[in-house]
Amino acid sequence: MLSIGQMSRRTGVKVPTIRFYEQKGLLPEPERTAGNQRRYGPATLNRLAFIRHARDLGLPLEDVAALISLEGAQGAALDRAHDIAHSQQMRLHERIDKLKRLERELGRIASACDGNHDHVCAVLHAFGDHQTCEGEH
Amino acid sequence: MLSIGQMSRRTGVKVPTIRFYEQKGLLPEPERTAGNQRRYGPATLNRLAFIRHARDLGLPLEDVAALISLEGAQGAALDRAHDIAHSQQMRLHERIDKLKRLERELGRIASACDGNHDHVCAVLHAFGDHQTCEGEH
DNA sequence: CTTAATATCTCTAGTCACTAGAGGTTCAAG
DNA sequence: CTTGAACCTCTAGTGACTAGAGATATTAAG
Repeated sequence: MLSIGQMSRRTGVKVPTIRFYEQKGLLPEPERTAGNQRRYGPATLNRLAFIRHARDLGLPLEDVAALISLEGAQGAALDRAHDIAHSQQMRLHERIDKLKRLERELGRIASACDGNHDHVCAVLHAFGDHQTCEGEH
Repeated sequence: MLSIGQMSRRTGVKVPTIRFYEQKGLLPEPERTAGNQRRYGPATLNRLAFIRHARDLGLPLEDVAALISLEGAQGAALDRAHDIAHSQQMRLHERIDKLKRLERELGRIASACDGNHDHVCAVLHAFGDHQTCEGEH
């Protein structure tokens, strides 16, 4: 039986966040000691690790909840799990692409200022001036 | 003189967001018509485009505000603008790296399920099982 | 000039995923 | 048995908006 602090240390999820997940229904209500403190079994530890992992991968809590509800499901219902993973992968890919474009532009802006500090800095101008961007956003 | 809707159409910033920026002090309080509606001049249009652009690049509003306050600054003060652009570029680069790692892993998870729908889907397991990840996160 | 459609106004509250703090109680080690 | 860390509940705050209610303004057509 693990205390909430031990759960936190083992999964890297902060204590208030664990309580928050419980409140949101992502974790079951745990047993309590005589003094009202939470005590968790290994199943809940696993589930918390699952949530952590899925969150790290960028899934919103809603999707995590959907995935949890599929626990023990079979057959066609499992297509949902596959869909979630797949659509998240595509979302991620788009975001990466967009961020890469922005990175290039930021590099351009940052270096616009190097060397000539005497006059008006180009950074301020470059942020405002969309014309000079390479791509669109 | 532009209405708030025209400002919105020209910059792509939604109407309520423009009011929100004004409330946060990022945009000056505009003139008003006799009927209390906002009317903007070209300077505010430029500033809104600046904010939009900087936000697109991932700068938090706090940094945008800092940049705005540098308008018309000279000399050493401009190093701040450069710093902001530069540190944002580095933040961005880290995020891209992390997202790329996650993308690889998601791909692995999503494809774990392809083909064999008969039994328990691997997606559910893979999300919970950190062991099988290639990298750390 | 009137009417109708659209745009705008203020204000409050909701979103997501937490995080912080107050003020109090319980547990585990020495 | 005492102390100090960990725990409890509850409320409110974060960032960057977004949504809705209910009222008023503006604009184009007839």
